[in-house]
Amino acid sequence: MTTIAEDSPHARLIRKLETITVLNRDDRDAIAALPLRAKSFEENQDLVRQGDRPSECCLLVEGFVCRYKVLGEGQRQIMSFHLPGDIPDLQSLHLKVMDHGLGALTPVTVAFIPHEAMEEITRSRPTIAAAFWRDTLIDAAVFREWLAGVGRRSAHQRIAHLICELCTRLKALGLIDNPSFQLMVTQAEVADALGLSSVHVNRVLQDLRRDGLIAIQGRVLKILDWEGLKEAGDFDSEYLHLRHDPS
Amino acid sequence: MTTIAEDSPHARLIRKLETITVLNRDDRDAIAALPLRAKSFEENQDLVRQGDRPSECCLLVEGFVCRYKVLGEGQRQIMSFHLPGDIPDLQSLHLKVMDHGLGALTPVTVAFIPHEAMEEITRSRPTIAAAFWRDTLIDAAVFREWLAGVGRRSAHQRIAHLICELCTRLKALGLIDNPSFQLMVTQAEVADALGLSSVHVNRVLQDLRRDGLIAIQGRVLKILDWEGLKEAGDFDSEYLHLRHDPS
DNA sequence: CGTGTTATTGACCAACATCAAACTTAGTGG
DNA sequence: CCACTAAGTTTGATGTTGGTCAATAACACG
Repeated sequence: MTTIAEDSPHARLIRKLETITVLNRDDRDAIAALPLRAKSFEENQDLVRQGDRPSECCLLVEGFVCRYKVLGEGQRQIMSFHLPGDIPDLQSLHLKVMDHGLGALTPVTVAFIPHEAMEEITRSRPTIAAAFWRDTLIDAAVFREWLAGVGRRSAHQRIAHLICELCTRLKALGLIDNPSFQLMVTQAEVADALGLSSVHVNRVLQDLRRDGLIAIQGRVLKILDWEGLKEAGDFDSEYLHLRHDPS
Repeated sequence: MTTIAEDSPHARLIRKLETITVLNRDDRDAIAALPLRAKSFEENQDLVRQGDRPSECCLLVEGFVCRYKVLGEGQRQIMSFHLPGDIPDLQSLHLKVMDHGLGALTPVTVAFIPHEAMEEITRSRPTIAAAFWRDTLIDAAVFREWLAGVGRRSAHQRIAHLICELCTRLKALGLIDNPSFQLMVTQAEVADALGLSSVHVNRVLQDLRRDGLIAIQGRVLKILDWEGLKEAGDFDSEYLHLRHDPS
């Protein structure tokens, strides 16, 4: 069995996959043997651009990234946020042309994994192939939930929902334990994720503070009333299909 | 080689998969050997309900279905429309609990395929496994496009975009050849898909008619100006990841 | 024909957008 | 350590898209 550091790229990926599936020792060893090419990006850089035809997948090791599209009139829609351990362009294994970009929300380090290595591991280890497929299916489930939110929920609900989602996912990865976390996104980015204007996001956040649901001190968001926030956001973590609900 | 009728369930599935991938004769034979259990549903019936734990996948043979969620306050969000040949709950192979329902938009016939048979075919035929994975990835790409639309596009753009999408997918399947098709959805359903009210959908459809982009005669929608409609909807079929763009 | 569903219209309204300016905060360099 | 700067946040005033409600018209089907 290979020994790997707690916060190594391989360990990140294993930890992420173990939030959604069960791996045995051989699976973990196979992942630990995956060849990686590390790279850093600055805030606001693109890891991958719309239209690219990547030959590698990028495993997020440190920092946060988002998927986004830029539409005809220059408006941006963010379609998901990704945390360490995620492979946000896993779909590029089977969809050759990127239909969206991946942007760094913070300074970021990623590990690129050649497509051939990914294909090889899915061939040799069916459990891992299933885990990867499942991961992309969960991505899709999150898109559906966001779609429902943007389509049918109020601005207050959407924002509360997003905070609940991020907190739940961070907890599942063991990146936070108490219900407060470093906000990695600006209000403008929240707006682009939720189909709102940044002005309105600002006002709603103030409402949520006034209602005693959250507090914001500097860059840190603290959830004061988890149950209240869940209720305000109509949040139910089922769509994340986690192995254990961390709340 | 097995011979199968043009409009048999197996043929539908093969035709659908061939819009997004390449199959060889062995692949087609393997699909043609899949065990099926046919069933009919009436309009508005649920094929699968949110919370279900299906043990079969349902292959749509005839008619149209949608995925949808019902949110806290009883509002409905439709997340996709599905055409013959689609397996709209393919994700249930790896996500055991349905996080949304599947509803019949018209009278429908489906063919249920046991999960074991699906697992067996993915084990024995990697090409088909890849095709299935790719299909779910394209579903996800469509969710992303819809998310971008609902988040950032105007009502006019969203409606024009949806019409373009449906027409493109119907053409890809060879279900229509000219740019007019039987509208399988009510205006209320379009509204629930696009995050609008049915009143507003009605008004926008009238605008599109006034602008000479479409015509509606009874249940049939005819596209009068494909280029104009594409432009009005900011439509680019790339996100559908079709093998051949049928437009 | 009647009956239920769908489409259409009008009047009115609310949520959220836009614009523009001021204020904070966190870095940066002297 | 402090001024300077750029990014992000906050505020106010005003505008617009699209929602709601309610009534009527058009179909479709038995």
